Amino acid sequence: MVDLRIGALARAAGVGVETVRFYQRKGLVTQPPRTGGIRRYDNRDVTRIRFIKKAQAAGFTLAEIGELIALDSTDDRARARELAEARIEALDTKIANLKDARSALSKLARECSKGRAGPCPIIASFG
Amino acid sequence: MVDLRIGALARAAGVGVETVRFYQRKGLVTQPPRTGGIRRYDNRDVTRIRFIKKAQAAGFTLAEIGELIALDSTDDRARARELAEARIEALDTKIANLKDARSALSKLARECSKGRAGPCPIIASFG
DNA sequence: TTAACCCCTGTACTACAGTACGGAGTCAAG
DNA sequence: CTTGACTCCGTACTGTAGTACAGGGGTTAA
Repeated sequence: MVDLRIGALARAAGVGVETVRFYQRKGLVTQPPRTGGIRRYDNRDVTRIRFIKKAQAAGFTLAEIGELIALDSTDDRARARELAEARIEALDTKIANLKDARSALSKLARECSKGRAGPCPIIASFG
Repeated sequence: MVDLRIGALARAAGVGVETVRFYQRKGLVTQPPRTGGIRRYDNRDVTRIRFIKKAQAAGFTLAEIGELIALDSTDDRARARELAEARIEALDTKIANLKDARSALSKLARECSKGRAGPCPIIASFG
């Protein structure tokens, strides 16, 4: 159980000190014990922050992440599943959209290289 | 060349009136002619706004979209390609991340359904 | 003992992309 | 000729996720 102050925690988790404080205010990171006013974190807090970052990458908002964290120490499996499944669906839609966008862009890149004069049809490529 | 006022344009493009005005201020939609102070749009403006929405879905910011639009009536093919390619790369990374997130979530959904008691390991599922 | 760091709180500011609103003007129908 | 729907402009506000101070205090090493 390493003992970390906010700066070391932030470095270990790959975020800024202000971000940790911000998460604290939002209740996403629990208030740790203090010695002389100074917060003492441990490696569970590092895991927590890394989790927040991953969940964010999955498209959860901080509010939803707060709910996931609360759920983690609960046995409301149904709710956790529900959130996960809703997110999977949203993710599938998003992935499909991004793939469409990708193919529009690669069409655009192709069109903009082949001819050698005139404008390339940027707006039209996004059909 | 249908003639549309801002409300009809917004409906046709699937955005709000205030959004059209906002795009106008940003220069993303060109200032149309007016009759008695009222802006008269046509279907090219509908296309334009739809393009903005699609480009946004591809992850371009409004500032980049502004650049794309400017480029559309230019023959700077190199710059257009450059933007497209940078975006494709970003998109590939993002798609990969979303896929990872998706599999973490489906693992989570599985874990949260199989056992019948105790908490499901939400935080741990995002490993 | 003084500088260099780190920490505390609280407030304010940023970027992005809208969204809302007040007060005035326009326009077609009844 | 008034009503209702729509439009104009400008400014202000919203939400999301931070990021940046200001003004204070504690600890440590030269």
